[in-house]
Amino acid sequence: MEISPSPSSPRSDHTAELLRSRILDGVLDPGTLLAESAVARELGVSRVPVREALFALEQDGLVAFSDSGRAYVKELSPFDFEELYVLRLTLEPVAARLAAPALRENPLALEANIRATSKAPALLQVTQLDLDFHEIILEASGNRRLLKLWRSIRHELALWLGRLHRSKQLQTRGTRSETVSSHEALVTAFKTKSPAECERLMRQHVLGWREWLPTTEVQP
Amino acid sequence: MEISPSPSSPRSDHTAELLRSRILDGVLDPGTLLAESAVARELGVSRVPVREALFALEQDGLVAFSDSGRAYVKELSPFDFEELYVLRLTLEPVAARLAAPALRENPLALEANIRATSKAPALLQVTQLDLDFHEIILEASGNRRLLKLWRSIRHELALWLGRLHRSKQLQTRGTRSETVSSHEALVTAFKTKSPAECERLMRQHVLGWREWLPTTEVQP
DNA sequence: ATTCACCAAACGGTATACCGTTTCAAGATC
DNA sequence: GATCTTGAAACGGTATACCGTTTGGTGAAT
Repeated sequence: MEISPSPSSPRSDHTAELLRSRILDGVLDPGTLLAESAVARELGVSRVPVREALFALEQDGLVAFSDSGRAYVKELSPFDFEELYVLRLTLEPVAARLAAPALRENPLALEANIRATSKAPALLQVTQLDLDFHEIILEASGNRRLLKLWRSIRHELALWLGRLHRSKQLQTRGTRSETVSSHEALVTAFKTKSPAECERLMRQHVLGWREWLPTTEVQP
Repeated sequence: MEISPSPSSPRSDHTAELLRSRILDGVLDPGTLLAESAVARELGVSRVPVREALFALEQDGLVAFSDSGRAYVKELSPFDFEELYVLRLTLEPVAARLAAPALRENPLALEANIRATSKAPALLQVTQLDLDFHEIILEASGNRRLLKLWRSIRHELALWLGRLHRSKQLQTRGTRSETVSSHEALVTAFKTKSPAECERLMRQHVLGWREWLPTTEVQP
């Protein structure tokens, strides 16, 4: 029996994709009601695929449901961010350790990502490529459930970072070069160090990433 | 705006509940096709709530979809179990550290769980209460996303353990007393030790739990 | 006996329709 | 002016129906 993690659904996939980008791009403000009927009318599809798309987006953490079953664009608080940060700090070092053997064999994807980052025109692309870099590591970990967890966290992080960026609360100075050099250090570690050392370095990397962001002054 | 993690859906919730128990109880064998029409007909509801229930069960890891969109009762391999084990080993020690302050204040739920475990009549109840014990800790961690992750992992673990139990591959001797004493040790730690020490002990606990299970001889 | 072509039944994706509930604002009451 | 009432519109939950695709077996061809 062939198994894939989810069914292929052109309409609902397309709907989810479109809503996802609108949410991440900030076209839809936090708290906006996503009524099935309205979205369906606008996109020219029925409510059924919209409904499925909303469920998918809930899983991504981009949408939340009220008690009455209404879907809203998710509002993220500093408290939410701290939760996400704890998860990163927990999962990513382990992923780095698991991925180390595979990445030692083939670090090409990581290196290509670094080259792309060094040429990225804008801060938003850098943060996007930064998340891509980490996703490559999660993929290389070989743990499908770990990767799935990362993806759901990633969407929420992208949402958080996008909102910070739009409200001009992300510091720009040196971001690209800092990102590139610290990613280069990680790649070197993958190629030459032990998995345990890679784990330790990844932990430091995530800790350092946290320092870049505006303080949220919330106890995790 | 009041937000809850998921919409309340009597029909679809009930359907999911029923299918979940049938899968966990082994009434439905791994690989069994769960056709929307058939399930709907049997339960006397329409396909819509069944569809939603199947999506929910996929998130629990109890159901997988084929490329053509058909839902099947999930088949778990030793490889899957290793993935789950790695996640436990990663998440639970962190949860223990985060939960330590709250559990030091109020360990009543844990202690009640231990009393119930010591009176549990059968092995299957013991393993169920064991998972409950850990879920209490995850709840006390205060990290909602961490708890959500644990719940999805928990369902898959329960599925795995249930299948082992039915195929008589779980050792029974001493399970209850071992579980009780090791949980008691954890509660003592929560009441008297530092969060960091609780984290370390939880890690040992999960490592020890792994030893109880039949070896799967698969590299994680 | 094996493989291939074919077809009918079954299934999933989606559209539409119905119904009870929730929502929210206009109007009534204090 | 603030609060409560109320009713129409909007919304979500669900049932039913239509359609193209997948599936699994039957019979033909080799």
